[in-house]
Amino acid sequence: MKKKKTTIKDIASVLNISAAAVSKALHNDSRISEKTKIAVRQVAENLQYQPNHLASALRSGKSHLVGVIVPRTNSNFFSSVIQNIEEVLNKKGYSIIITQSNESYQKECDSIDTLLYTQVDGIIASMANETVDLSAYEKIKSKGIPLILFDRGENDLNVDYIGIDDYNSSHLIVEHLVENDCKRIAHIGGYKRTRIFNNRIRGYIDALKKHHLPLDDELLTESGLTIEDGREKMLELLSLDTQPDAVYVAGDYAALGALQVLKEKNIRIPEDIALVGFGNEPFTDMVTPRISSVHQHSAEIGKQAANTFLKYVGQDAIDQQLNKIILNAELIVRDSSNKKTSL
Amino acid sequence: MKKKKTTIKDIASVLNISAAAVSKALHNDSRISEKTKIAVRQVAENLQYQPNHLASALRSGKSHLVGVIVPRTNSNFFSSVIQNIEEVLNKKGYSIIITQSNESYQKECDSIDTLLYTQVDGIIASMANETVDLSAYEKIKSKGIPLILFDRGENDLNVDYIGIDDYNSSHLIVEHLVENDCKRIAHIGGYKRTRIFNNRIRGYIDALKKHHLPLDDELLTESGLTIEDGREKMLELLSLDTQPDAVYVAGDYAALGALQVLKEKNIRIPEDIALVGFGNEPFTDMVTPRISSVHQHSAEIGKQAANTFLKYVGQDAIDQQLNKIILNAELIVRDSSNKKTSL
DNA sequence: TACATTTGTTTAAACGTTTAAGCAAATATA
DNA sequence: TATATTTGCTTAAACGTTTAAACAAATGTA
Repeated sequence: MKKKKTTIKDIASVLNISAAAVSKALHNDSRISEKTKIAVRQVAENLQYQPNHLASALRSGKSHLVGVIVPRTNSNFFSSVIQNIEEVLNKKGYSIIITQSNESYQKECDSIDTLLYTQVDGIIASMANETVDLSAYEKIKSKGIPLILFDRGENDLNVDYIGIDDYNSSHLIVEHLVENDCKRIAHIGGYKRTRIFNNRIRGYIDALKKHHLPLDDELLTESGLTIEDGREKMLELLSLDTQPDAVYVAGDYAALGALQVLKEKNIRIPEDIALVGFGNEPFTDMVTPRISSVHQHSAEIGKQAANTFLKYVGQDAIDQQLNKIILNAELIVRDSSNKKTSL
Repeated sequence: MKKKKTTIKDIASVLNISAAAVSKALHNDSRISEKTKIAVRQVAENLQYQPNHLASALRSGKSHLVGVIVPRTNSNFFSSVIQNIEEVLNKKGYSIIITQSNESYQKECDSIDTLLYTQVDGIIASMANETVDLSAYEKIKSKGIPLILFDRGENDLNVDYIGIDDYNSSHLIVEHLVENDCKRIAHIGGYKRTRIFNNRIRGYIDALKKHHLPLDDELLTESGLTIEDGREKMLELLSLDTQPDAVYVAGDYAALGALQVLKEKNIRIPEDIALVGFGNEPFTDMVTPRISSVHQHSAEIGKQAANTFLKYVGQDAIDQQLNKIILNAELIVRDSSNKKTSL
């Protein structure tokens, strides 16, 4: 019953050559004759030889495994990024190990330990909301393996980063709302300690200034951007003495919560209050009214992240710098903020 | 710059004992004195020793890696299953490698090869829609590593399977629709060659018979269950001489497509046509009207799949049988099919 | 006291590769 | 022809563990 696996030695003994020759033949070494190579490939085929990854990884010091850490996989953004990372890396002979932090710092640390223990050749990560202590990530760097961050990054780590221009996205949104005659624009933002949300907030503030709109403290809130957070913050905004006429939400799930509240209160969207989300999750195009949102080029981010990792392979001294690739995000205008066509 | 990793030998030489003793101490072998164990642990800590997974995996023949193959990760069902698999397995010292088949048979074969090459200790998979040829899966079995299927399975492989009772779910749905005075129930189904969809179709047919409802060929369709498929099939149903008064769609994405068409045509839901989906994707609760759907107990499926794998660890002769764990699904009734409260 | 058992360790081989170094034969160079 | 270079392979060590076998010392047994 016990299946004996064919090894390089089995092939060698069939052909009466050394195991080393077989190894080289399989790697198409120039010092092996074409005749031998053909014979080796033939026998390998016959014996259903499957190289043992562990052995070669151990010997060569390269596992050909890349760890990917994301807050969760069930958002369209992350799953699309992952899919593209995988696509690019598979072509180069790498497999990826995906772990989810569930936005928990502790789980993130565990993931990092697991990945290091598994001897991955690199780690591509998007940080958990909770994470402020960077020591776990410093540990990755200290092991000398490349660390690539995307979406949720941190300048202080001085590594490669791929993301979108959050600051500018806020400008796009505010400009769009201004064009739709909105005069009092609120922002349901993420926590300022997370860089991307901070950038969105800064962009929101600067864009308001640029358009000479009132910058009112009560119009600017921070939260974890869950559906429930969206509902709560929207209710708060509605209870103000002067309600906003537009709400820019820094995440689609929270935008959905806000939308639910508006519908429950029979507030017309976008006529009474215009709504814009962020992330372009598929459901923004499915609900009524459809929610305007920002497309983050997830596919492109995934590809760039993978390619950035590949840049480092073969390099023995990894010397990473803060190197940011910032993609332009795209505002997808839908019913929830488009007064012009909806009238 | 080059980081030299601490090995078991480094610890050994510090303490002037053999590497074997260190290994045993770290594994809490009963033949090592408590004194030595403490010393070893201390030095390991000081030198920041991280065991080399590759080496131990190679030597012991156990990689402590489990492969997971899913059609895609960006559905709530699969990502929840994965999350629970990971949770259970991590606790037992296993990491998971996730690969997506994208419903493609070719990609699935590649994934299997990659996983086998990576020397995973087991594979947990949900088959691609396209897959009919089982040889790639037979290959897994022939390597003597456990194969656990969930959701999309196949009896002929004679391995463990975890899924919900699709046949009975159809009964639940039809009964619910009958209770809501529906007399002409259509089914937008998946491809019959996929077992779960076949079961849903059989359940639909038998339930109709049971309630003495007309079983009309034109009311029963097959497709890939994408949003677009849902739209298309719904349009077909609407063009019939006698339209249905209820539509049971075997997947939520297709149900969403159907919903869009109904809304575009100003057909009242559920009064004119009641709608039920399958999978309980989060968006079913977000759209208007909210779509009734079947909750598949993804978390439970994930846990059971992981535990089923764990059952096999330590066993040297893996002898798998067709062993099905069938969970009861739950119908979540929402606006799209609930005439009673919506009136 | 003599022998058996237990305790705590060492030795050495093994897992399946890769790769540096070596070497003989074939071919090129002068 | 003598020497240098290239070609095609072999040898042997290494990667960092685990583990079977061996063994010395300590302890127990009769």
